[in-house]
Amino acid sequence: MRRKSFEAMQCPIARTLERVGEWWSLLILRDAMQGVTRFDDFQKSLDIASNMLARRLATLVEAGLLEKRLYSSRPRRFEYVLTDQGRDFRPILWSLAAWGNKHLAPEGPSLVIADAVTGAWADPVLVDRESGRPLAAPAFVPVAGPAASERIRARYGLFSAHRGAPLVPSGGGNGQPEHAAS
Amino acid sequence: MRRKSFEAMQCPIARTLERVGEWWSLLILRDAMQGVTRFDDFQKSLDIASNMLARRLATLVEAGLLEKRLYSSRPRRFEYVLTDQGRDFRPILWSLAAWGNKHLAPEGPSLVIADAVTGAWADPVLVDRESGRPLAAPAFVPVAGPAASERIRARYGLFSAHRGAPLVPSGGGNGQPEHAAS
DNA sequence: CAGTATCCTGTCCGATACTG
DNA sequence: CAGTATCGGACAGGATACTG
Repeated sequence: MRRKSFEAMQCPIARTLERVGEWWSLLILRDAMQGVTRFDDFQKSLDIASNMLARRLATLVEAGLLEKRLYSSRPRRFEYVLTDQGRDFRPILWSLAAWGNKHLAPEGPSLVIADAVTGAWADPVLVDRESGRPLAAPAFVPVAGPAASERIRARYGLFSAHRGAPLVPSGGGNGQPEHAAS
Repeated sequence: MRRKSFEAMQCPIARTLERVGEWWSLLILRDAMQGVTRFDDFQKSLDIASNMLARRLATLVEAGLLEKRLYSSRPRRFEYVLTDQGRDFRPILWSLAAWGNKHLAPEGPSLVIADAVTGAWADPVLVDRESGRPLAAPAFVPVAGPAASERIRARYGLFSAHRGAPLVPSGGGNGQPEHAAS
């Protein structure tokens, strides 16, 4: 991506997109989660041009989401398996799927997350691990972390220098606009 | 995106990417969540070329994630506010942020999700709304939904025609490979 | 089966200039 | 302030051919 080098590099969202922002990358990861490991299987599953697949796989390997592993040396063959980093991407994919099911599937979902034993469909929600409370506004807000740049601090408040610090979001950037803007 | 029309259109992940797959789109949504609504504010915040911003905003409006609203008619001015659909994107953005914080921020997070009152950092996990169980493999698996195509059914098992149907994932595509592949 | 090499097209994105 | 118009570069993605 050319898009300059980027203010946004500071933002963890932007950084993540930097790694997997390409369209195919996420679909490759999706298949990898399903246990696909071989070049040919990816290609058949995705119906992607072989050169593109090679490029995306290389990118994902370089980004540390996949690991290229020799599984046969007589004819030299590699497989591509998820790293821990890659496996951690699962909730993102499932969140995307949940959103798609909710908003883009009037005919009903074509892919759901289900309990592997009972088969009951899950309803994905993002919560805080400790308290179990849903991560929704306005109860939760994004705030600048310790490594934040000036720019991010300006936009996301200044009160979270460390875990547990009290937070009064009405300070820095635009806390809860809708009125007092510009 | 040219990428043909797509087998993947069936997949809710691919469909979602179809809407917001462009790099800037997610960053625009990120800012919109923070309360940014005006063209100029987006531009300053993102440091994006104005023509690109206009295009991305138009795309997001068309996709139904943002709503273009006239807020002044003397000089004709619009603001861009999140729709419900757009607001629903929050967990995805926060999941991306969580991943970035975990894997791409050795110096510590620059953006965290915090309790708006106490300031305590949240640790985002995706769980099932009803049971509260973390949505992780292998307890949960993606399965074909009622609207699934043949292709998806082949890949994701055939046992979830309706909510609560028992699921034995070792049937259709590649249930739990690692060995019995190709 | 698992790719590499080459060429082409579309478009994302950036830069700049211009308008009410 | 809120955009539109136009231009050019870089690269994602596609098609095809070729290798061990």
